[in-house]
Amino acid sequence: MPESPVPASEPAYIAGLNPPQREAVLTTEGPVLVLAGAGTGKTAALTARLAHLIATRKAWPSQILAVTFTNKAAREMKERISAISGGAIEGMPWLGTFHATCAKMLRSHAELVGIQSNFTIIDVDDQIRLIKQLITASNLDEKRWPARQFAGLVDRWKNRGWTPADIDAAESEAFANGRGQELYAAYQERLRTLNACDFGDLLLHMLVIFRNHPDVLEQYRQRFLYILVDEYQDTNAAQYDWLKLLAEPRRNLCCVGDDDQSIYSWRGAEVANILRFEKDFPGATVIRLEQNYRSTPHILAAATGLIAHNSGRLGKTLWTEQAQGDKVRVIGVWDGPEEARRVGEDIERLQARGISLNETAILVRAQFQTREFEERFIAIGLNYQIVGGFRFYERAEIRDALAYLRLIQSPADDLAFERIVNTPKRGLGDKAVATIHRLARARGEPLLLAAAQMLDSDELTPQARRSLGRFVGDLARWRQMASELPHPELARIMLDESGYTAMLQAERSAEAAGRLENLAELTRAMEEYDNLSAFLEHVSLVMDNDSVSAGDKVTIMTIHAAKGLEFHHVWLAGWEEGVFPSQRSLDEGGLASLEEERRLAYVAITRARRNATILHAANRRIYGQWTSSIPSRFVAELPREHIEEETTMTGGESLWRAQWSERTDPFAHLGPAQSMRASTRGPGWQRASATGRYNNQPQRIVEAKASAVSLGNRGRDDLSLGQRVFHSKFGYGTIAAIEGNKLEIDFEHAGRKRVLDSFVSAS
DNA sequence: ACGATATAAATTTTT
DNA sequence: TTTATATCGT
Repeated sequence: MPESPVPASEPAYIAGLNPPQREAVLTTEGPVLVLAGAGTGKTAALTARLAHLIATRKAWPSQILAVTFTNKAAREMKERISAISGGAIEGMPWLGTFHATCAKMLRSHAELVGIQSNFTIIDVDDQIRLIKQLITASNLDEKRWPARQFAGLVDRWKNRGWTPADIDAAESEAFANGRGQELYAAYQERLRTLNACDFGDLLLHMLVIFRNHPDVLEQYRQRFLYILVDEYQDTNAAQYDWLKLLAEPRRNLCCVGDDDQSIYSWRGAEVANILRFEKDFPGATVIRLEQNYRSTPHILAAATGLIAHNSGRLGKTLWTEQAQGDKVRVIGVWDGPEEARRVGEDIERLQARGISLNETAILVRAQFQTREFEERFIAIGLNYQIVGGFRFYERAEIRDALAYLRLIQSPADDLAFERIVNTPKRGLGDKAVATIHRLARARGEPLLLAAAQMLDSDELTPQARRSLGRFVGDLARWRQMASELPHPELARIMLDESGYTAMLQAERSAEAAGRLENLAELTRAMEEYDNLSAFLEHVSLVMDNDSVSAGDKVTIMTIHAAKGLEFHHVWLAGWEEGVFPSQRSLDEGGLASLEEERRLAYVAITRARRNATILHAANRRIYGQWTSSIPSRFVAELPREHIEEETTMTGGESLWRAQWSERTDPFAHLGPAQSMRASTRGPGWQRASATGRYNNQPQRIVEAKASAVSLGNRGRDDLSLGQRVFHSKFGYGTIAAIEGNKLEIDFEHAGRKRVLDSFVSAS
């Protein structure tokens, strides 16, 4: 291929890049590994590389395969490519997540693995239910051999690229006394009959096809002149094999990643893939992006010092041209509530200085830690958002609605049928469903078909038969409507006529109102898709949760969720042994897990642009039990010269007393010292007195009491959406959302806030 | 068939 | 503490 002449004036996509970034863009031929440290402009280099390949006519957009892990990353890259080329690049058909890419390929070759091209993609929930049935059918005790565990095992096998035939006796031993392989085979067979795939299958099936059908592989090898992989440190064995097959023999494979940011090994990611890249691809060019554009030197040094405790790294030296800035603060507090209070105060102080809450984030190791902050922020009326947790498409009501739609789309979808046959309740319980199952199995037919045929028999009680008849009739009718009505309209009619809406309305609870709201949102979302099947494909593959909610809000999330993001001010909470590093993780994976936890800590610190504050509490309530804890070893591993320690326990004791001793401690009248020794559940008192220095802060106690009391309250039934209410601090407003005992209220003067229901009164 | 009470378990989660 | 599941009683 002739070298394209370098134009006198550089193209725009190169202009802003530093030397290593340029190298990453211009080294187009052969294997390339780009080691991109946190905040080193990875995405900029990556998109520039794509733009370069296209602009220099080395490849058409359709000849480049670019894979990412998240939909978010894929979307971002698409947008940036489009921006960089001024819209000249109409989009790359093969830019997507591993799973979406494989799904697209698999639709063309499904028959090679025994399924049809209109296969359905099932999610974890369906997967578990299916496995549960298999376990019961195999006469195994479902308690001793939980479906969830087997699902995890199957996932691991698939992540390694193993089909049932690849499971040896030793692996098979991992479940049900050696019946692992047998069950795996049965599971795959069942999926095949259902014409379905789980997430792992998307990759595994394509891998199997590539292995067994050289002609198909060849077709893709010819097509893809260049391959680009983002977050390479997160690839699992199956993805690695898949890539390797596609990359040969041209080997124009560019992998971008950071071994220090590998935090998904428990999902099958193998850091080894990135560590041995040079061995796998001899003559590979390794490029290090080490100039950090995000953080101040102290933050960077703290993170670097910490990660240096890990072994088996490729090694990078991050540097920055930024001004020194503040040291990383390390604060020791008395307990969880005080931790939340400290952070709340910090944030309010910044807010008073005019700093946007959108530039602040609290990062935690595990989801349960978010609650402490949530409660505190509601109490003080600080706007926040919790990222992660429940995803929209994982909510029960959404999945129910989708099951209805799936059943319209493919009447043979047994999983969907099972899910909704008795939702809302139609008097078709276990017994009726079991009967349908029996007939279906005997005839080798889908459940819905068996159910329809059963109407003419007397297998069921007249009552059940009538009910089932109506259900089957409804489905047939909706099915007919599907060809005449727009699909969102169909969904609305189905929800209505099935009685689903009525069921929720009858519930009259705060959650039910939210569920109805969610369903409305779902039908709204459907309008963006041309047809039902396009929509269903979207929800099964692009289940992301990017509720880019507007407004000024503190973000609270897990470190995993924060990967790839950045904030000016970051608080890292719960740096205690057992919490972070997580005890569970240590128990399971030993040293390897400790190193992963440390990488997690590294990721956490490097999210901060200007300020990072690390907190650890001496006492924490975990699963309702008070546990005293010592600071995380990671705190000790931070280089001293870059941190600033502070270990006051201001107000801790008084807060503790306000929340516990007066309310729940039967020995409260004895005074805290004696009462704590008497009851075993309190925080270690001796330590508290050794630390000393308590100052009473009356208002704080009042506030703490108020929130503690209100938390015990159940949701109120005198409040409803749209109602006008009064709040002593924010004045009048209308209820915009109800979530348990938390309300979201549009205040007439204070804007939208989240408050506890006990703080408002109907007006 | 369904609702109520008891018991056990409890990270992280890109698709 | 909360949450999900299992069993029991109606």
